[in-house]
Parts: sequence; structure tokens; C-alpha cells
Amino acid sequence: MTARTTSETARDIPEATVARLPVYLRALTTLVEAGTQTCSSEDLAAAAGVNSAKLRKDLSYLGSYGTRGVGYDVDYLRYQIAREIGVTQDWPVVIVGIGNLGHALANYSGFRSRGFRVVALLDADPERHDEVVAGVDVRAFDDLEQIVADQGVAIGVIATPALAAQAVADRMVACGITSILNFAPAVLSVPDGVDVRKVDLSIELQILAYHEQRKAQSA
Amino acid sequence: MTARTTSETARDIPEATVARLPVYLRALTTLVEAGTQTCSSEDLAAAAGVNSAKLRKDLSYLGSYGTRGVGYDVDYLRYQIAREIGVTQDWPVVIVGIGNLGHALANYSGFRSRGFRVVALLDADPERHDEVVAGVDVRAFDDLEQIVADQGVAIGVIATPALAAQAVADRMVACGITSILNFAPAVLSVPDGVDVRKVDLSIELQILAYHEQRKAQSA
DNA sequence: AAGAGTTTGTGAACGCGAGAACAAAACGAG
DNA sequence: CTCGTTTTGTTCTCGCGTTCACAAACTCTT
Ligand SMILES: NC(=O)c1ccc[n+]([C@@H]2O[C@H](COP(=O)([O-])OP(=O)(O)OC[C@H]3O[C@@H](n4cnc5c(N)ncnc54)[C@H](O)[C@@H]3O)[C@@H](O)[C@H]2O)c1
Ligand SMILES: NC(=O)c1ccc[n+]([C@@H]2O[C@H](COP(=O)([O-])OP(=O)(O)OC[C@H]3O[C@@H](n4cnc5c(N)ncnc54)[C@H](O)[C@@H]3O)[C@@H](O)[C@H]2O)c1
Repeated sequence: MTARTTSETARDIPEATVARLPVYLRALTTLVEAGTQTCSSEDLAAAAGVNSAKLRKDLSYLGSYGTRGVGYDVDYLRYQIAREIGVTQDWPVVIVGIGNLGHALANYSGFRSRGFRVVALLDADPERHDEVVAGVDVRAFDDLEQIVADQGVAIGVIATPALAAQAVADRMVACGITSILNFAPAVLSVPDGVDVRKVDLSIELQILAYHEQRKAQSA
Repeated sequence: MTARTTSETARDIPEATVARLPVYLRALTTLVEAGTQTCSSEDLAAAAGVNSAKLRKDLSYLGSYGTRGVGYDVDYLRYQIAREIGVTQDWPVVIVGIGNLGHALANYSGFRSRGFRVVALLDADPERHDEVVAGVDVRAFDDLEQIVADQGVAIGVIATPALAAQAVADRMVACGITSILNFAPAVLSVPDGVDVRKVDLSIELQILAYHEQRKAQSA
């Protein structure tokens, strides 16, 4: 039992744990849908694809939500994790760059069901501005400031070509966005306090290729 | 200098380093395109967005390709990293599930330029089979075995709904695919020797949401 | 009520990765 | 040739994350 530094919920959750909480959340949702009411750390760990000791340690950072000898109440734990992550209410999100990838993202229903709401699709190309994707119309990139201010947007997604990514990020940061998910293969530089996460397809494939090559060599 | 365990090139590169090599490769490509001939570890580290000590340590696992007092020959280093990763020649890749995301992936030109060639697009839905995406026609999922055998495919991409993902993975593994890039939000179980990497959009957003919530709380 | 059987929560050991710091090597000036 | 400057390659230390292992806590049976 460590002393709480500041107020009630001021726990310091390790980054590695934060990255796994969404995985647990998804596994719990699957269990709920299957009608499961209670599960052991072993069960949940299997569903999430992790070691059960790791799972228990991760959950222990949130508090003590299990019952020894019994396990975890699936629905209760799911709510607790959702609350900790902050997805009990919806986060408004803007997507910039409505090309191939932007279209796919806009059409993706998994956002909505997991705590996010796409409030705007922006593109610099005027030819795109007629279009309506998944019920949201594509607007001019210059509408960014207005939309962010009106809707209180804190999270932005970049799906533009790499060359435009830094400029888009700068505009986002300037108008108050503090979390960016970047799909462009570019290293973004942003001020302190702004979080950037990068999703890079080619890198993932190249990592696979490296291991594939090693397999081929040793065979 | 540690003794080589087996043959000449049998170095054991840490996983964290492997994950960064593609980033360095991309940064070097950018430098080449800018006409740069030589760069220091400091320069390259800045372009890749990492610490220069980390960069040097990473590169040292590949060998000693720099010149003290001078730096690295950009083109030479780029080739060495590409060779180490295994992207000096093209890897054939199949994509399964040609929906929203599958279309975007098929249309993505960044594959080709980074060592990968999409040799087949497969979908279970017969209505998709007329279509041609980026010059490749969509074929029946049942053609998987044939294509993998004919083209020597080792890497598969899964872009089907989550429910179908495990079944698709099983079929892939059965016909000899040993590396899988999975976009479906599902935990895949595969035999030893098969690598799976997962790209999960919602998880990335949820991680951002967590930090966003903390920022809001502390403010 | 007590004991047997489960399962959680956590202390402790261990291994890997990050970064600082420095010695070795190359190069150029004089 | 020698010295100063630059930059690499590597050693060392520290901190984080993973995993084991077990005591504490709960349930159920008798
Ligand atoms: N398509 C994929 O599957 C895929 C996969 C991995 C990475 N990526 C990356 O994602 C990004 C988008 O890929 P894509 O295939 O959708 O490209 P795309 O060319 O189809 O779409 C890019 C869109 O961004 C818009 N745009 C350009 N500059 C802009 C600006 N300054 N402000 C606002 N909008 C702007 C363009 O008008 C276009 O609609 C690229 O960086 C690409 O490398 C794509
Ligand atoms: N669209 C996105 O931006 C996005 C983002 C993140 C994750 N994802 C995930 O990627 C996956 C695909 O998303 P999507 O939006 O393209 O869905 P989608 O429904 O548009 O496409 C799925 C495709 O898979 C095909 N399919 C279904 N079962 C199959 C099977 N057994 N074998 C072969 N093909 C099969 C369907 O016919 C369809 O064409 C989903 O799991 C989704 O959760 C999508």
C-alpha cells in the first residue's frame, strides 16, 4: 500500500500497462457478449493473449476489483477499465486527409463503439468537398480551427501524404489539439504536452520481413 | 567483440533495435532524396526522432559501417540496413478481406517502394470478385493455397472482420504462410514459428484518450 | 466452525533497453 | 610528424517491465 501523492485517483499507471488496458477492455467486451458473468485472471489473460501474472499486476494499478478465490465480475471490471482509460463518454475526433486511408477510417464503425465520434473529415483538395463519407461531409482543411473550437476536439488523426503531415500537425497543435494519431510515414515534432502516436504499416511489414529472412537463413 | 555463435552473419539483434531499423531506413531514404552524401549519428538520429546514442548502439549490432570523425555514408548505410532487414528484394504479400481497409491497403503505393509486392487480393464475398483494385483483381479466398504455393508467399495481411480472422489465419498457416499482419481486433493463436503483428487503431486512440483524460484532470 | 480448495494481489528476482560517458579512430592543420 | 578536433563504437549504470512465487482472502463442503 503506497501513500497517494495527491488526491484520490492520482495513481501512476506504467505506460506498458496503459497500452494493454484497451486489450483487456476488448477481451472483457467479448466475454460480456458471450454472456460470461465472472472470470478468473487466467481466463481473461487467455482471452487477451497475455501472461496471467502480468494481467493481475496491471489490474492492481487500477485498484482491487477482484475477489480472491472467485475472480473478477466481468461487467464491473469492464466499467472500471473503461473509466480509467476515459472512454465512458465519447471523444470527438477529426480526421485530416480523406484519401484511400481516410475513407477507410471514416467508414470504420469500430470507432464509435469504442468511445470515439468522428465529428469532421477535412481535406485540402476542393474536389473532395462535395463528398459525404459515412454520413459526415468532407470539409475544407481551413475549417479546422472553427470545428475544433466548436466541438471541443482534443484528438486529431492525420492521414495525409507524408510531406503535408508536419504542417497539418502544426495547425492542429496551434488550435488546441493535444493528441495526434499519425498514419503518415513522417517524424512529427510537436511541443511538450502534445502526444503523438504513429501507426506505420510499412514498418510492421519490414519487421516481419526481418524475421522471415532469419527463418529462411537458419533453414 | 563477442564470438560468433554459428556462421558469419549470425548476429542477434535485439527486438527493440529491429523495430527501429525501418525508421532509420526511411530517414536515410529521405536524406538520399535530399542529396545528402554523409551524415553524423546526430543528424540521422534527429531525422529518425531518436537519441543519437541509441542510434549508434543500434547500428553497432549490424557492424561497423561508420567512419570515426566523419560519420556514415548515407547510401552505403541505407543498403546495409535494407539488407539486414531483408528488403533488398521484394517480398510477395497476399491481402485477405478487401473491404474498406483492404481497398486502402491495396491502393497504397508505399508497399511497393519499401520491399513488398501485393500479389493477390482475396475476399470471401463473391460480389467482390469482379473488381480490380490497383491493377490486381480480387479473387476467391479459396484460391489462397494455389497462390501461396505458386508465388512462394510468406507474408499475409488480414483485413477481415474480427470473427473471421482466426479462421483466415489458420488457413494461411496451413498453406505455409509464416508471417501475419493482422488488422482485425482479435487475438490470433498460431503455432510456434509463425510471427503475428497486430495493428489496432482503436487501441492507439484509447491510449491517447487515457493521456488526454489525465491532462484534463490535472488542469 | 474448521478445513480444503481457489484465486487474487504483491514482494522479490531477473533481464532487457535507454542513455550517459568515454576511449579509440579518423582526419586536417601546421 | 604531431596535435587538436570530430565522431564513432562500446562500456557501464540505472530504471522499467516481466515473471515467479507465495501469503492473504474468499468460498464451499462437511
Ligand atoms: N493507404 C494505405 O493503406 C496506407 C497505409 C499506410 C500508410 N499510409 C499513409 O497514409 C497517408 C494517406 O494515405 P492515402 O493512401 O490515403 O493517400 P491519398 O493520397 O489517397 O490521400 C491523401 C489525402 O490527403 C489530402 N491532403 C493532401 N495534403 C493535405 C493537406 N495539407 N491538408 C489536408 N489534406 C491534405 C489529399 O487531398 C488526399 O485526399 C499517407 O501518408 C500514406 O503514406 C496509407
Ligand atoms: N476500416 C478501418 O479503418 C479499420 C480500422 C481499424 C481496424 N479495422 C479492422 O479491419 C477489419 C476490416 O475492416 P473493414 O472496415 O475493411 O471491414 P469491411 O467489412 O469493409 O471488410 C471486410 C471484408 O472482409 C471480407 N470477408 C469477411 N469474411 C471473410 C473471410 N472469412 N475470408 C475472406 N474475406 C472475408 C468481407 O467480404 C469484406 O469484404 C475489421 O476487422 C476492422 O475491425 C478497420
